[in-house]
Amino acid sequence: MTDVADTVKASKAPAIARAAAVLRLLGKRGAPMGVQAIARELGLVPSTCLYVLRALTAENLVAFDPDTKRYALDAGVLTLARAWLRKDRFSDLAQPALDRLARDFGTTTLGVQVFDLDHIIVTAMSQSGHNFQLSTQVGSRFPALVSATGRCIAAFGGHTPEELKPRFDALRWDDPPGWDDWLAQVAQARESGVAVDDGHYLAGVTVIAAPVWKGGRPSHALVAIGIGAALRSELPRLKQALKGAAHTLSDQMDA
Amino acid sequence: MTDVADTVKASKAPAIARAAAVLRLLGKRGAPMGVQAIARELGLVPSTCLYVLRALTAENLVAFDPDTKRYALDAGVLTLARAWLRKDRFSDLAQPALDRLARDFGTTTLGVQVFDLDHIIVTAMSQSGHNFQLSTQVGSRFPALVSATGRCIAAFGGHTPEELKPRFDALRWDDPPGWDDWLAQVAQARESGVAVDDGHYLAGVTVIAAPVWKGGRPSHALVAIGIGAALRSELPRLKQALKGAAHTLSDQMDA
DNA sequence: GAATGTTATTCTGTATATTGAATGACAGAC
DNA sequence: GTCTGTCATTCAATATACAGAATAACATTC
Repeated sequence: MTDVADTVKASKAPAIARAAAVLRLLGKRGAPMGVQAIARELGLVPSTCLYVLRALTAENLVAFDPDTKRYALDAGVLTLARAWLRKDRFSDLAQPALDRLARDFGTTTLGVQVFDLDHIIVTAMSQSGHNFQLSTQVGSRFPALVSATGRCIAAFGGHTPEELKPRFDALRWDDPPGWDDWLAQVAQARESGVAVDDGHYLAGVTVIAAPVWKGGRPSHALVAIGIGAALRSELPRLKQALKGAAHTLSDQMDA
Repeated sequence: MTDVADTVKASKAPAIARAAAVLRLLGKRGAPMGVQAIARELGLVPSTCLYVLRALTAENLVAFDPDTKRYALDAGVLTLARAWLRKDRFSDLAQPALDRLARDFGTTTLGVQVFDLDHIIVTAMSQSGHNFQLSTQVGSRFPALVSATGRCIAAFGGHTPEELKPRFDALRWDDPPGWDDWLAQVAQARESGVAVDDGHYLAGVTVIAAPVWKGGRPSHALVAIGIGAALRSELPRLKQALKGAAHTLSDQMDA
């Protein structure tokens, strides 16, 4: 977690990198933290850390408890998130398709945004009301190469195997596929336009992902998640439907 | 909007104040903006603004479109918001009560957090499924003194009339109450423990608010919103229920 | 096609944000 | 009560982030 130092050095506005790191740390911990604890964790100088926290407090992004002298995330972050959700075209465009897919196939469906090889973020979701649903939350972050989405990104992202290998090795699966097997699955995803993870990421759970293109790059993806056994017979139809939805969405995104 | 300059000067980490201002501006606009437009709006030097934007881009808080050279909010803000929602005790504790009230009385109910005399933020919400619902969004910001919540804060916040008057004058209502009338309503809220806004803030809409106490201060409030005419007969019961829910919540918050 | 208004971006000296040590405040141990 | 560890906070020196001018890139207008 000391790559914070790198990001700070590289920037012409290091205070911002520090601030973001602090916010993320506070978010990750959940519990309120003291100045020193934060500074230690992020490799910051305590005094600098204090000034960062004070600035963030002034912006209502972190809350300060004068009694315990502890800092925690505050509700200002919500305001920003709401503003973003309001203007993000992908969420709006994807939601109807996600709802339809979730209803028709009884799966949980997600819309995700791809940032880079290290993370993707869930930005839209729909759950089928009936039967047990597999739950995630909007805003969740995942490593980009994991599960079906990972195969999508590997297939269409235009990255070299040298870039992919170390990150692939760092992933955590219930049932990790071998590198060569995985490459074969990636190749298959590239051909068919849809990627499938059959119980590797989560045992017994099948994940299907189709890329959404924007400006010639796979910037987002549609994902369907269901119990493997229950999905088996429907799988071809679901793959087709997901691919179709992703395709029309790609057209809309570039318009 | 040039109070940004003040906030910047006052801080020992001015870049953070600038960054927050940029994020808020981008959120407010919704549409992507160019470096210069942002700088002009906030009274920043273009070059500085550029560095701020680059730093924020590196943190995935703003997105940069290389073709149009425009900047917009990015999904990183969502991750922070989710982390905050996860650990905010008030939202968790309030949600069941809000759901129950919304169901029993057919109203929209909100949980809000009070920051200061200038803003409160909606952090939890429940809508009654049946009939037309009055809609707000989680993360919305309002001036603190408006509507029923405003009377709560005025009644219990321990502010002097001198502090209140100028802010009261700046409020926007559908049917603005006079200062003396308003003070009388505030006094009544103080006595009864519940504040009511009967069509002043929004014509035809009744808003009821009860304070939630934490550490001896009204830090949050529960709010119910309904069509005035439809609510009339239920009003006493609703006031009682809201007051009760706020009371038990206050106990839980301090625990 | 030259001119003029934009824009984003690079460059450099200086005001200042950051640092690391020093101070003060507090709690628990003995 | 004194000591010892940890905490937040202040302070003065300096490395550096920032303001402002200069440049480059790009439309739009004449």
